[in-house]
Amino acid sequence: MKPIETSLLKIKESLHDAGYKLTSQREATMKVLLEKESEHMSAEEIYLLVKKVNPDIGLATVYRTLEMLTELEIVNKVSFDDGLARYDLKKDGAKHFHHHLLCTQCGDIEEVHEDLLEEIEAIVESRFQFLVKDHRLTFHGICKKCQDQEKKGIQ
Amino acid sequence: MKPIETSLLKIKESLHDAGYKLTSQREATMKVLLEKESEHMSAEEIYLLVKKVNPDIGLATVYRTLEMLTELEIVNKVSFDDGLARYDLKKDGAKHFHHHLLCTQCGDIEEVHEDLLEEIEAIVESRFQFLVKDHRLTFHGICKKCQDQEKKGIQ
DNA sequence: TTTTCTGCAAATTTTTTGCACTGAG
DNA sequence: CTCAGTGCAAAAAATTTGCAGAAAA
Repeated sequence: MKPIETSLLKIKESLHDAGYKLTSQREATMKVLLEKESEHMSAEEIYLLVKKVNPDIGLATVYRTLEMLTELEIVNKVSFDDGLARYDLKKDGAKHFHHHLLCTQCGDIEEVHEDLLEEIEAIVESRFQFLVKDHRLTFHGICKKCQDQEKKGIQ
Repeated sequence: MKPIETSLLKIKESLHDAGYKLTSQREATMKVLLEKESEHMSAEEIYLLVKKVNPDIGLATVYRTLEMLTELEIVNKVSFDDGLARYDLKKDGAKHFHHHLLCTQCGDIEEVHEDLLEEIEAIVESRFQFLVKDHRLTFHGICKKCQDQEKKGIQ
């Protein structure tokens, strides 16, 4: 079975376990999220893609589906300080949310799947008595591509 | 001289150096930000506080001032995924932005001023060829106070 | 005196909500 | 059948913009 199919089945099971009904709109939205993993789409962008498969879906339904998936911790809601929410699928089996590299020049976002924060979490837990459940880490900077282009420009 | 006064003078100097005019509205906004350091206020909240001192100020001016201060890297715009921007003063002399502990139970936000990320930044720079300029790190979890309250509830 | 800045109101953008109808279980 | 879920349009919330007048430099 294709990996997307497997993930979709798991997600459907979570919906069912939580007492949610499986509608065609929800299934179409989940498929789009699985197919466009790592795209950091806004609700509007997701809506436009789902509309191609299911033209009658309303934007409000997409918002409601994303809210539900966030509650079930299947997706993570993130904001890169540009004034709108983006939705990012939690990778299968990942204990925590992954990190992001945001290029402040071209706007591109790369993902970092190594955890890397375990040591820091331990420090925070002991020093602040704060029980860590998840994290959001984004580095702002210049990506490889933009660095190379800058070099070209100088020469 | 009081530390706030010193910081205010430095900020005024930055404005001047960047060619911005010093208006009473901007000064009042900067003072509020300095007095309520560590409050993670939204534009609306800042506006209401500035209004107490300068009742004629408009919300748009506060937005414009915050945008300017963000551009000058005097404040950092952050979002805690609750759908509105918050503004956080960059601490004097801090090389990078500080971190946050967001309690998902009571909504309280604590600040962490240790950098802690230098090692991880080095990894990211070498492994992804990404030139790190700044970062945003927020831990989601349960604060000390809420943990204690839960314990009480169980007993 | 020259520009930038401001307040106000209107416009935009993003997200949420009410409600009658539909469809999954 | 029954109640959760949906589409639509309207409302709400957050932010931006246009413009004429005000005030720094």
